[in-house]
Amino acid sequence: MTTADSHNGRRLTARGAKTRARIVAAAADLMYVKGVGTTTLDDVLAASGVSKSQLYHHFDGKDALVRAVVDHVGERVIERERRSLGCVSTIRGLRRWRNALVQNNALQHGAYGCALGSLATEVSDHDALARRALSRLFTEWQGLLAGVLRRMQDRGVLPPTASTDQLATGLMAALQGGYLLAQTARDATPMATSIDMALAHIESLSAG
Amino acid sequence: MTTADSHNGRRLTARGAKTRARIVAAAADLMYVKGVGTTTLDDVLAASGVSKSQLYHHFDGKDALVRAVVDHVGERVIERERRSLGCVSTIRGLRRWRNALVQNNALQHGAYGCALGSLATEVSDHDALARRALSRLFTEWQGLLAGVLRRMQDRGVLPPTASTDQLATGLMAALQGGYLLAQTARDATPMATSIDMALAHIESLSAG
DNA sequence: CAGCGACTGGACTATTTCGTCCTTTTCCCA
DNA sequence: TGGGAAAAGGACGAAATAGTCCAGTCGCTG
Repeated sequence: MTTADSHNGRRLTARGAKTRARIVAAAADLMYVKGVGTTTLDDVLAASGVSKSQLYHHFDGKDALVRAVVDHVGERVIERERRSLGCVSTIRGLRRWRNALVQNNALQHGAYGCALGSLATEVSDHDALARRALSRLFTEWQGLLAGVLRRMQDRGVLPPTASTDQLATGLMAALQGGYLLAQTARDATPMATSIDMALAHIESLSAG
Repeated sequence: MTTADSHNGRRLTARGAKTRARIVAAAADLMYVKGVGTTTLDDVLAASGVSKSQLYHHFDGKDALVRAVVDHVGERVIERERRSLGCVSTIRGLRRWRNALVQNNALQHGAYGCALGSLATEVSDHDALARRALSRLFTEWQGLLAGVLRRMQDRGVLPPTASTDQLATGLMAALQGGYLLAQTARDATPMATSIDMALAHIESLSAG
């Protein structure tokens, strides 16, 4: 957690923390749907039902809010992926992981893309701090995938010569690129196709 | 070309076309570096050295300008890729194509990502027309990749059972996902890794 | 070469949006 | 239970940004 209890060493009551969380949650939802740039502070206030002074009480400005949003959705995504991937050690398990993501994406017909990926493209070239946070989050997410591949290695289903880190990078890129194509096509199919290709490659290493 | 000679069926002289092109080129450059949302019309005017009335003379508003930018960078990218991929029919050729893209991305340390991909995430959920144009462009780009794979099939270096369309989708997703990771990490390495994995998979099909 | 329409310049308005300020209410703790 | 600090509400100002308007210039075409 990069953001401390409050933004200026102020004391924070339970009520204040709740309000702060409500602001961040509303901002995260809006920025996911509308994009970071087109989401105004007034939008966030209306959606969260708090007033402007509260927002500036908890955050120094929009940039600080965006960084809090990055932390928030990052935590959510990592937690979800940890649950999905934490104990997986088979190709079948990766396939189930794939199915969950694809089905979820198909529900919204590919719209909005990956919560973390969309944030990354919108923010990376504009806010160095947020970019570094996102970079760490992607690294952590890739680490979870690499963990799966290492466990597959330990089970002997993947040869020890395979570079699990590089495979994890490729799998993550396939996922993110798939999200992007699905978002543009408004159809989850290309995302399914791209992950399938990455998984097929991993599987082909097993057979070898 | 979706945009006709002018935006309202008006006649267009050589001078007018030149001004229009200058506006679009400046807007494309700015939006690539600063992002679509944070690029203001005043920015475009200052960079292109034209006045506001000229912009509104040639475009109905910012949305129309963005669509023109999409067409413009789309045309540039497709033309570049057509030159790069049009005659490729070997794995070695694909590797050269990869090297050019990676080196170019490394020059800017991963920043800004893919000109088309960044545009796509920023615009897809906000402007249906622009989204469809981008979707068509990605399809065309993928078609060029599929063409390479088909020629490889014709040469017998790729088995006829391989689905060239699906492989092209996977390769495009690896490229776009790689751009995204590189942009977030400010390092072209993950992009190289992800394309390499996709190419390795294609190559492994040849060996089979 | 004359006239009409495309083209250009820049001032002007309306609106949005960020950020500030001050008052009132609520909550914690002695 | 009362004092003080945090929290909440909302009006207000300043700046940026989209979009309008009109007067003047340039260039094609009859």
